[in-house]
Amino acid sequence: MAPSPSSFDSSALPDAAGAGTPAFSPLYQQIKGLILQSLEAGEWKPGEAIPSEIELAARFRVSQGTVRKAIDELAAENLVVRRQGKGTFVATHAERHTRYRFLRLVPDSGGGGEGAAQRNILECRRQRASAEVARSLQLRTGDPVLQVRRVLSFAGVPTILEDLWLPGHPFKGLTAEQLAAHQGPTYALFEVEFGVRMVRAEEKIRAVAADVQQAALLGVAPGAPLLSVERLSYTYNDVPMELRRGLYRTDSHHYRNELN
Amino acid sequence: MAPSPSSFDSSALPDAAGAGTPAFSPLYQQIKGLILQSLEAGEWKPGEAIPSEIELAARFRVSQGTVRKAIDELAAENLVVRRQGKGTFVATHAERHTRYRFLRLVPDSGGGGEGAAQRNILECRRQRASAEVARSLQLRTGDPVLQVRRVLSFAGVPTILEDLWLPGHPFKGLTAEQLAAHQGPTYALFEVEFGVRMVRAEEKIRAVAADVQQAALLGVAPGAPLLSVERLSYTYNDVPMELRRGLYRTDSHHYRNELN
DNA sequence: CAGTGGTCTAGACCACCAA
DNA sequence: TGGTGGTCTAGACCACTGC
Repeated sequence: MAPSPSSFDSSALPDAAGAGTPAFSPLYQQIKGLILQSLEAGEWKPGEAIPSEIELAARFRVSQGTVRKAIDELAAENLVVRRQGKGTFVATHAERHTRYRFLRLVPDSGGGGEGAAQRNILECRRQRASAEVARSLQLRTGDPVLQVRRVLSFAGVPTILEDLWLPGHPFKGLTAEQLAAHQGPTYALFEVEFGVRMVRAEEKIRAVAADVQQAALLGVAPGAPLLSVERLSYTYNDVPMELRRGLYRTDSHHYRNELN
Repeated sequence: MAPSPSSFDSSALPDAAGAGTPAFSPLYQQIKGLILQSLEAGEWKPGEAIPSEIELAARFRVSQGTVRKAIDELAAENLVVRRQGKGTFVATHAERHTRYRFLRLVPDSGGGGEGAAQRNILECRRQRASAEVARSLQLRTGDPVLQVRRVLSFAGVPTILEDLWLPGHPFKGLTAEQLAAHQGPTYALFEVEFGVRMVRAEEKIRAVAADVQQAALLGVAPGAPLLSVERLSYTYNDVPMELRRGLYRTDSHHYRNELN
């Protein structure tokens, strides 16, 4: 490519903030960043194929191997899916073999994912962010947010009661009807209708006792132990886009986790 | 290496069982398997360095890149740790920056891992495996197992009550004194004293109500909600080596999980 | 300075898929 | 058959560590 084989260009723009980081950034990381930008900008939609490794290598003037390593990392982070012989595709929460990507609750009796859950939307209203919600979603207290409350049932048994808080801006126009009507994961709806792709999440899990209202909605006795799952979901660039508080019945399901 | 550059040898022994799998196994996977065998056989102890990539490449008669890819996967599975400029080291539960590798319980007030937990061993006795324990540990009902019951306290507050079941064979001779005296993670003790390295684990999490005995041991009211964490830990080759049932207080701690 | 892991390239070939 | 991702090699050079 260039006169001397190993004089690759690190004159790109790796540092936005003016902190004089003498950071050394490998080429493939820079390429990864560029692909990430295209992903964010929506150059390729979820489910679509991105350009082939050879094309990207030509575009960025690097070798295929370097593009490959960049894509390897994106694939490891589940932002992209490789399919041998076909191409590399933008990851999506829809059409994914493993039904609900972020839901770790599984029935005790082996299986994997019983059919889709029945959704029962109890509330969907505009309101102002409390201090706590604002902090989680990196908003200001009082900023507009959407709150959704719903119950998910499996095989007719109400199993999950959850509240969702969504920032008002990207989710303007979300209605209870939409939430009730669509098929598949709610995160797939977010992708299609609002262009918001959830990429990773953090959960804080506790055991709590059901209060009277919660007990009634989930069909358990007041004081019954429930799993409290607080989830913060992020889009690209670690921007939080959803706060979710779920209460899970764990009498015939359990939360499954793998440790490495 | 050989006359024609791409005629690499797939005449190794990838299939033990006589099932005629026409599986195609990449060279680097075979190399990974060979390194894994040395790891299991104890050719290099936990914390020690394994041979350099160049040495391994020479030993197996493949290129450095192929060894590299094999080690990449081992590193991704936390079996091995790379340290630039120094070498590649066998992973260990001791001397690990992140204190307890498998414990996801963290204090609510940020921090990370408060000082080491105080251990209080309540029981440590030989007994015969129940049907359920036997099934989990892939033993026969009635086979000898060790059962340990203990309470872990953080800053003086009893927080975790757990029962451990260990197969009698590799853990012969384990005593309450050992468990009480040693420093650092219990899994580090297992590595040093019994040569058993836990490599991964699966957890099933539920919310339960404390019974009278559990409540007394943890200093909570009977019926208080507790997190029930059932963990099955595996050594190499997916061999289960420990069943653990923990009850976690989550009034000032929570179970932290990351989803990708 | 030598040794180790880490990056980058260029080119060959294989496995898989669809037309 | 041609295109795509996947594997393998050989060689050059860089970054980090410790003597």
